[in-house]
Amino acid sequence: MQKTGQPTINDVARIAGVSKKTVSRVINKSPLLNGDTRLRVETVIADIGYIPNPQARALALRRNYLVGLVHDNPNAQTVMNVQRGMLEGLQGTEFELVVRPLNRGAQSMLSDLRYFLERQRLFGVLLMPPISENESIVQLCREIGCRYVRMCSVSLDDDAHMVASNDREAVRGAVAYLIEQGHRRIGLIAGPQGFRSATERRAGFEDALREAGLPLQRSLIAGGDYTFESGLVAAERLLDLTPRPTAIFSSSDTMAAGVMHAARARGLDIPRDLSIIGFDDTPVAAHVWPPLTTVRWPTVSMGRSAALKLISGVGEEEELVEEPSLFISTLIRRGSVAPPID
Amino acid sequence: MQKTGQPTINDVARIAGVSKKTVSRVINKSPLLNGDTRLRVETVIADIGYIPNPQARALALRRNYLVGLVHDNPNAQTVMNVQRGMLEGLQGTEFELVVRPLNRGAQSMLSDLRYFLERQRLFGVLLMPPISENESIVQLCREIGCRYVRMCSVSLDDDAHMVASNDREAVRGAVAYLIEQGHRRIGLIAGPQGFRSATERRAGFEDALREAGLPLQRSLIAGGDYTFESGLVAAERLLDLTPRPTAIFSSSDTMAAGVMHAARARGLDIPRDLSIIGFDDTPVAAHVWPPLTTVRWPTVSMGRSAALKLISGVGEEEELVEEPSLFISTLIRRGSVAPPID
DNA sequence: CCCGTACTTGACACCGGTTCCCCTAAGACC
DNA sequence: GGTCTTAGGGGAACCGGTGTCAAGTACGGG
Repeated sequence: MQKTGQPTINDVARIAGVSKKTVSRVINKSPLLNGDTRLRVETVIADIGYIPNPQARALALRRNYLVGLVHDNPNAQTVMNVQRGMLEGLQGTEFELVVRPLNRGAQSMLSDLRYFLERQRLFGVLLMPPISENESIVQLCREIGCRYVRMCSVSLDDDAHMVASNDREAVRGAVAYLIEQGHRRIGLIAGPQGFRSATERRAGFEDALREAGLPLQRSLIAGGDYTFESGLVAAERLLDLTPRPTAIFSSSDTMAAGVMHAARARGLDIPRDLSIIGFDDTPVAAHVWPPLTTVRWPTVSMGRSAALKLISGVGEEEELVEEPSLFISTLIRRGSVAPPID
Repeated sequence: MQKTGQPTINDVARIAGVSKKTVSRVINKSPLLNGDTRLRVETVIADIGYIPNPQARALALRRNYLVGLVHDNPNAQTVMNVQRGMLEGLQGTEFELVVRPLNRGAQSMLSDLRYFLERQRLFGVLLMPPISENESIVQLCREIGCRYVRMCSVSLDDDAHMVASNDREAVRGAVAYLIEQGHRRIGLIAGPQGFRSATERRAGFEDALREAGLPLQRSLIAGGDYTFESGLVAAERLLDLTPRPTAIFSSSDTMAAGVMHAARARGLDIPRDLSIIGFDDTPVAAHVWPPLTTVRWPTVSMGRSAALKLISGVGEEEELVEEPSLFISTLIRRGSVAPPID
């Protein structure tokens, strides 16, 4: 009778001898239902292998069981980690994940996103940096009534809408470690202008110097944009200085790899002649030589937590575990740091 | 009147003074329509900013404007590249991308996938390796009537359902290059058992030796599973051999990074004491030191082409550009190969 | 024994599109 | 001028779920 082999709610209702509505109640675990009827319907559902049609439900509910990951982040590994975390969080639920990259800085970004959110009627979205810092996007989500969680290097919102990491403190600790090792001339390769993560990490760097009573020299600070090439170029500038810095903190691992290349091109040995610390702990950090000491940014956990926050309160029976909102980035000590040989 | 601000097809019909059906015809570009009416309806659509509801359409059509990427591939960068390619291909269409990772080798993989495909009524899916080699999954797609394209290291199917790369030939060329440089004892780090890519790449390796009239020594072939650690372990075994191989072809970049670590731990200089070629050309290849000579696997292009194949024939007016089905992997010469110093 | 109450359940309309089938009017043909 | 053909467009049902509201049932209290 059905063109598609898929049984529908009508089939279940007919076979079980109840109304559609009753079947609907069973599916949605409505409490006001006779245990007897429920059992009968459940049996039929299991028997014929009925699966509710998500499109029909989305239409009736005016809401989709779809969670989105929206980003304009160029770091594939980071995006992938967050995505993996979200998928872990969504595991076992009826939610699916949709990924939506946006063109960084495009004029049409906001309208693209609006179109996407309105069309798909997403249940919720995770806003990844740097897009998460864009207040007008948050405003858009509120206006449309789409749940959102922002991922950021510092808390910008209330806990229900944030998964934040403690970048500033983490970087402070990393740089303090360099100072502890005896370094006094420490270079910074900062992230791009206008990025919250860049600001926070830079602030952490400055905190550490201040704490140690070290002067803050502008010449020791170079700008990058988180890419390998920018790290290489920035490092060349720092390594041209006299006296040369004995250590460099790079605001991303990828840039740190660029620093390594710049150092090698000058015949410098790492870590003997130059200590390096990165940020992110993407796989490249463990794969370069020497293995990079870096700050682990817990992107997978943040993605998982964000996903759980987004869908919290849906399966009502399950206890609402309070998801953490602050994630601690920790220093991973590998082989790229040593005391200076001054 | 509407609870949500979204205008519906009814609003358009009412304002334009036509029936729903006529509006539907305009949206779907039906040819049997008076140019006058069409214009009027189009004006109203533009005026009130009407966007057809994809859920309603999916329900009526029994088909979703959703394209899936299904994989059980552990290499984040590769997945990300394919995903990026697909998004490029889907750019400007009304299709969205859904990503669905599957647990490698899980007992429930097939039923998980069936559940996913039936529920979401995907328009089509791209099957990434190694999952694409699983015939029962292809069978499932056919049975459900879900379009599919397989991505693989060799063509297993007709062109409409494949994007294939020429791994065997590419590896043959890479190894021939090593031989040309003077290498005679060349080690292979193969991929995991049962993977088509592993088989193809190994076959290419053997082709090159045979062509050059070099003996095929089993001791020079070590097994890996594409991970860094497995590459490191496999390389240790090869480097323990006497005489030591002067070059190693690794079936993945990540394993090649492991090879580099193993070589360094023995005080070997790359490329003076050991030449290395990898496969994939993921970012790590360019970031390690020395930059890794590797085979570029055109994953982004493959993803784009696959997406276009999946949705081909939908927007009927646009000319059907024939998408390529075979992608050529090319050798990228960087700094990890040199003549042996024998 | 009657009635109010709480608990179950069903009928029906609706979400926003699409398809099937039919009607109407204009033009073609004899 | 009448009939046939054809194109344009409308009505109603349908896709498969959900909300609202009211009806039916069992139970306890007065």
